Amino acid sequence: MPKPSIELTESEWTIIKAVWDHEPCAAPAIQEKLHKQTAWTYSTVRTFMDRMVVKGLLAAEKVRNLTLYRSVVTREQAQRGELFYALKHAFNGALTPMVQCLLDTRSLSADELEKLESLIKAKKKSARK
Amino acid sequence: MPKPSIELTESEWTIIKAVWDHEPCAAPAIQEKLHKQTAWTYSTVRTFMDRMVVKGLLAAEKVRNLTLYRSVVTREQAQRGELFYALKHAFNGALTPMVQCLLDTRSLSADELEKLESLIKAKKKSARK
DNA sequence: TTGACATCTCTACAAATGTCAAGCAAGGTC
DNA sequence: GACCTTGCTTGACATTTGTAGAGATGTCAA
Repeated sequence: MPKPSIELTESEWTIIKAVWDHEPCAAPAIQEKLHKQTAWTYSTVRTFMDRMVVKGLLAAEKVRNLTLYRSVVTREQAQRGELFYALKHAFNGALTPMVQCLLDTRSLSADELEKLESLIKAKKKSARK
Repeated sequence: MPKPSIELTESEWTIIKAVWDHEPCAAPAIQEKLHKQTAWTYSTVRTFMDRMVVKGLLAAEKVRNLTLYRSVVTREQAQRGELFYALKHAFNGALTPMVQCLLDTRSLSADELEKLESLIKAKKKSARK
């Protein structure tokens, strides 16, 4: 069965995004990559990654003296998890208000609006079938 | 200045939603209201609420032997906070993919799609001005 | 073989979060 | 006045999250 629902902390997002971009990869590479952004030491990064393995977010494989990590959940799964968390808690599962809120808050370019509209049109078409 | 960005834990969401619905209200009422859902004891609810006061999410006022709570952040603020958290972390701030994901995952009724479309149309109109 | 590096392992600790029990205070009741 | 009820206060403890140092170990070059 698919994972029930994936939730990531802020730090975990940071890590997993880096992993997705470099997969498979070792901890030192990730820490170096993130160092500018986060100033985390190797130990910190490593702890996060190992904990994420325990949680089933990453997988680790030993190669010689190196531990290679790769993601177990896809970007899409994680995105969905996050989105549903918001949908469920903040909007009680109601989609329209959520989109409403999105539109209200960010000033979208005409371009973006156009894109959204065509997304919906496409969806309608495929639904109607 | 407005709060920088509001983030709530799952428990905090549970509490604040109950508060919004009953504002102003006392802790015993909230715990009773939530008891079915959560099975939290009075102590637990009370602890959450008091911590939320410290964080500036709720305000407390003493009336006789009763403590009345009310929300400091509005539903809209909290919704926005949650949504932006997702937008920022899961979608790197890109709105279109976020909506895409929404559309892809949930099967929307024709009705909902209709509604979304008109939301966007309205937005376009007001933007064009 | 002896360093010099790169990497790993282990351990620790503080803060935040989730959970609650036990005892205390004040108001109404018989 | 003794008691029950209702709500409050305090303190506690486990778990998760954020953060990291110190020392062990493996690898390769000179």
